[in-house]
Amino acid sequence: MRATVKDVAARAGVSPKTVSNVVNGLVPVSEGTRARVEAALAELDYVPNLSARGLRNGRTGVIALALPDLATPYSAELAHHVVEVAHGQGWNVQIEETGKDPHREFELVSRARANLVDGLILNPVALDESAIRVGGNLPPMVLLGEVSQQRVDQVVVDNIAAARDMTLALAGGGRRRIAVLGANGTSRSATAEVRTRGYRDALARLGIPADPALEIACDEWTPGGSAAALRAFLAGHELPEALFCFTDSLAIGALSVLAKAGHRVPGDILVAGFDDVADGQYAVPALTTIGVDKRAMAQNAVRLLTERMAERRKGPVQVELPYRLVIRASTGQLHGPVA
Amino acid sequence: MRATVKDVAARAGVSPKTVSNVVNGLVPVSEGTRARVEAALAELDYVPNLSARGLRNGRTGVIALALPDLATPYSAELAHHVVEVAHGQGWNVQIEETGKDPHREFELVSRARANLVDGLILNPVALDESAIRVGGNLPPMVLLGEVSQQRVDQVVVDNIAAARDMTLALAGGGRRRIAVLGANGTSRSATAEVRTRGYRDALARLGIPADPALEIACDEWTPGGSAAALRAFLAGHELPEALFCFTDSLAIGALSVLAKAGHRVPGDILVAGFDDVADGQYAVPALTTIGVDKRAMAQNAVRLLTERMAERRKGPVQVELPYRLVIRASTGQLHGPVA
DNA sequence: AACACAGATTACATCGTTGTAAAACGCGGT
DNA sequence: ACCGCGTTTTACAACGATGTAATCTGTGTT
Repeated sequence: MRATVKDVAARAGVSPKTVSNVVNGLVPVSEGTRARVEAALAELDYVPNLSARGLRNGRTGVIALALPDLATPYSAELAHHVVEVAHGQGWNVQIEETGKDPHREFELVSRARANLVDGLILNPVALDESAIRVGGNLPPMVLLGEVSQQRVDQVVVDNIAAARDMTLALAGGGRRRIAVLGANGTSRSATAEVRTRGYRDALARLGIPADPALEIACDEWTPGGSAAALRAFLAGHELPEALFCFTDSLAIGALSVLAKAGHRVPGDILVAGFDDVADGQYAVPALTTIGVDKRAMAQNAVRLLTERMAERRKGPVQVELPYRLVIRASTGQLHGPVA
Repeated sequence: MRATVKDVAARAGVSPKTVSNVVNGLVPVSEGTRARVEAALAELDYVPNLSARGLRNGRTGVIALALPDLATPYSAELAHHVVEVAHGQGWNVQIEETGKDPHREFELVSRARANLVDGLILNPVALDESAIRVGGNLPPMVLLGEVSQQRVDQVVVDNIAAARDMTLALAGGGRRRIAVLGANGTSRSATAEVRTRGYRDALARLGIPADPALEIACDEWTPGGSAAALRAFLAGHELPEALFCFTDSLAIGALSVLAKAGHRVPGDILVAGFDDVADGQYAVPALTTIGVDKRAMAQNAVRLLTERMAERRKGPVQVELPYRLVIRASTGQLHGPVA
């Protein structure tokens, strides 16, 4: 059986509360008793019961991180940073996968309220309104990503502007047939939506008529889904001059299909991604993409969340992180967005 | 303030215990009271306090998953499956990163008992002896991977045989200069060790003298680390006939370097990986690799762990999963291991 | 009408920790 | 010796849920 404060107290010849005081270090304890208690703690290999502690003071020391799909490199890198940052501050992280099912996001918010977690970092997919619609008291939470939502704290990146800049860059040198890969088909991903909007913005600015056929839908944001979607597209359409994939994973699938079909990148077609995941840098050819400092994202998310949990703040806060165009071989030489 | 069983009980005109009975459904409750209680539950939007429940019955419903580095595609895919399987059975998953620091593994095993966690799935790096040496009572735990360890439950894959088979396959057609990438340098990764052993076994079987120069060390198992290590190697050595990378991530870095250096794969050199991660399939060229059913791995790990937690079993159990050679374009046509 | 009996409901205690408030202690000053 | 004051330590209760065992129903039997 595990030792409790009571056992330690008995062994050290003090009261349970004194043991608690030694463990927590908030209340002063005299030198002598502290030594005795610490010896007892070590001898009995005492480990505090966090359930009891959580019950007593209402906080568990655990935060939840909810992502669509942990197997996606982007999510994985983000999770890695969040876990690292949170651990550094003494928090434990519980992972939840929302699997693109908006209903699960909703469910999570109540899970958070079950006090198993003190707060929630949510990378939403389609929760334009789902999770947030919850009535009165939301748990402390931080939204991650592109969705703009007024009622909660969030760390955002201007996806519209980023997609616009990328499209403009791809259009350099007079290219006009620019396709995107990852547009919304049957599902409604908020990410796909904003990136599509940025793409259209750019076309409008360039005076290029939007061609719906060039917005290649792909609901499954994996290399496999991407490959299938692109193969289907190529079977019925001429090769575009540039292909802007809404994530690096999609781009990696696309590169694979293009290579097998004998199209040269960037000779025959430019390819760009979004997210700047590690594998993109080592793709063949290396992938041009939109980069965001994921470590900073994690740091800000954890900071906002801890501040919120400490109730150090009233109104919701929004932190906007910069993005940057990362030009690599898959587009050849490109110049920044056209003015 | 959040509603408790007490509040619900008052509203429904019953005792707290009856509310608990309705919520848990284990003790029969009459039709009428059940309806009344359920109405009260809904009206007050009752959510059970899991800390209290955990304190009372000693279990939290959370298991920990400890991995070296979540950002690695292999770890990410594995985590994805574990989370999905565990969720399917009503468990929550807490992620821990051991960051290749064996001391953290050790710490986890002891702290597991504190961390609001009922059990632990551990993907060890170098814990040949570290974590397991712990004195008396280990928490319920399952080891994942290649390390063979007698005292705990584990899900293993015969990495020595897999590496041997891959090396033999690469040696088909009379190739003799076969290098590996990912050997142990300063760190001592158990994974690197067993895969190196399999490689050497194969060479011995083929009568090829082992050449230490062809065991390219690389302590950082990322595409970046791999690229750096391979570049350094190529600066001083002739191109080998085949390159067996100890993970797909390493192979992806290698492919990138080879492509930039103008070496054709598989024309000038065969390249193979290990793990069969999603991106490997879409690498250019697609990566030959060792595949393991990660979903099965997760299922077995969770099953062993839940059985262990339920104390349905006494002695430790070992489940061995099969692997398979996945031949893709990066090695051209290969034939199974030479007899 | 009295009684046994199964099923539903309840009071109570408990899990381990810690905040509160009260008690014990030590020590210098008169 | 006694008082007062600041510092340590203690007893007690409470956090919320639930197992245990006792109590209360209502039905069917003699």
